[in-house]
Amino acid sequence: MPEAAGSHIPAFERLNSLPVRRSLGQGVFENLKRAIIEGDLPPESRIVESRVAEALGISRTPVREAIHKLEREGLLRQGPRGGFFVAGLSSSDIEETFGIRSVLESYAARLAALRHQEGELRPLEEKLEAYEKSLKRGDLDLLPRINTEFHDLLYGLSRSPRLIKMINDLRDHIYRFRLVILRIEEMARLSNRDHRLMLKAMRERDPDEVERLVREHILRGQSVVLREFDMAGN
Amino acid sequence: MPEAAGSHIPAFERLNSLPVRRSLGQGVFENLKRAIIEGDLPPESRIVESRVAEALGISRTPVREAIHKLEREGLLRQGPRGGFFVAGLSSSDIEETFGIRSVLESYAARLAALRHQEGELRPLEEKLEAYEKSLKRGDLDLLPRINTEFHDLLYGLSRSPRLIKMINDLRDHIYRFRLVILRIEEMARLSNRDHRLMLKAMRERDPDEVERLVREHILRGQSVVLREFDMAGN
DNA sequence: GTTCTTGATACCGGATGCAAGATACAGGAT
DNA sequence: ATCCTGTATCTTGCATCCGGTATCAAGAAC
Repeated sequence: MPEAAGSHIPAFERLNSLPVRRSLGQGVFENLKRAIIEGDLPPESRIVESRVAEALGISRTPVREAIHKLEREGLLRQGPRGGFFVAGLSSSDIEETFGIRSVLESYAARLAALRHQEGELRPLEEKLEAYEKSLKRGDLDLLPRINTEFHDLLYGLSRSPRLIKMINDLRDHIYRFRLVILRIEEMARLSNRDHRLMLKAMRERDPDEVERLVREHILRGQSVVLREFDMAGN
Repeated sequence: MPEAAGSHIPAFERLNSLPVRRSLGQGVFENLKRAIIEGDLPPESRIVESRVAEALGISRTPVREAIHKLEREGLLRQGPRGGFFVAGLSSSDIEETFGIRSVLESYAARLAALRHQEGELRPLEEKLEAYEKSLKRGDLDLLPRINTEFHDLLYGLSRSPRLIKMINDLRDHIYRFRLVILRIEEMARLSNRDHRLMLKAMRERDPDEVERLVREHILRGQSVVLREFDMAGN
């Protein structure tokens, strides 16, 4: 909400910049989630309520909330003797997740091709230009972020919020592994070519072509990640 | 541990048949979930921790656990002023969910066609025969259950547990609405024909055909449900 | 020396207590 | 009559407490 209700009343303007009143539990949830998907909490490491609570200077209650939510989301598993652990990913987990992404995201792209409206492709073009600029400069670190934003914009045009949420949840699970794809400059260039082709097919409203492009785009990512993963001795 | 420590000591044998020690919170979660997806708790009705706790004769703590998990799962939403409500479904929610199901389940079926092994189609055949027997008898009430079991068996052959879980979660969301499909005898017969064709294509390991059949099968369900839903004045 | 028992400790699930914010309502001012 | 406002109640979020169980280690029994 960029234009909040009272934003034009000078005396109250500052109130809008106050931190949003979020529950402690929600904060813990988001923090833990970030820590897990970014790899700060390595797989198989144990999560102990009281430790987390103590570290954050709060009670166990909100920590429990967060842990249970993360368990439902599949980022934590409870060991056979109780106790929660960060869920690790096997090679087949990764393969499975990329496979599911390939059908969900290609479907979202198909819907986007059918449903996008006048002018909505402009932000995609801009993102693409930003990507190419970074690529030319050798700023490979920026690419994952821009890449994700491009795909978010694309899927956003599907106007299917549940689908988008599912896609995002899946991406969170394998966030760490997606990073390696664009660190290979050859892949970064291939990605860019794919994006150009997607945009072209979007303009021509060719759902079959867009669907095919996204599917192959993701499956290429899958093979890169699996190769890296297996080489790392997993 | 299928062979518990004292299972051969007669005096303690009965202890092993005690209900599996499940956490209260998990039980509440499952109960509430059932109540929601079966419509016992109508959409938009408010869920109050203390009420639920009192009704079940337990404290608020496990109820909170359950509520928060249900919220993450999308079956509850919190109102703007706090407080939890049963999430209602709009026409577009239903449309969206069936669309996502069509791609996920057809993908699962494709994998099943590629991966099933010797003799694994037998349970599917039996389920199909049970379905036809009930259909001939006019036992329409039995059909949804048998139908679900058939699809579960089919997708199980995909050997993709995450995919299966996602499919089940989606089905839970629209459980109430799926019921109407098979109450129409014409649809029940069409369904049966679809299942026969799927089984045939599975035997021939024709993934494209299986995928196509499942997709159209689900989209037909979608149109039936949407028609009923809109007629009911939603 | 090996195994069994037993006690200490850590941790989780559940219950309860308490405070802050929201809601509803009643009474009073305009 | 309508709108404001103050109060009582309800509900949630967080903290704390309690009991049960699993883990581990040290000591006892064989």
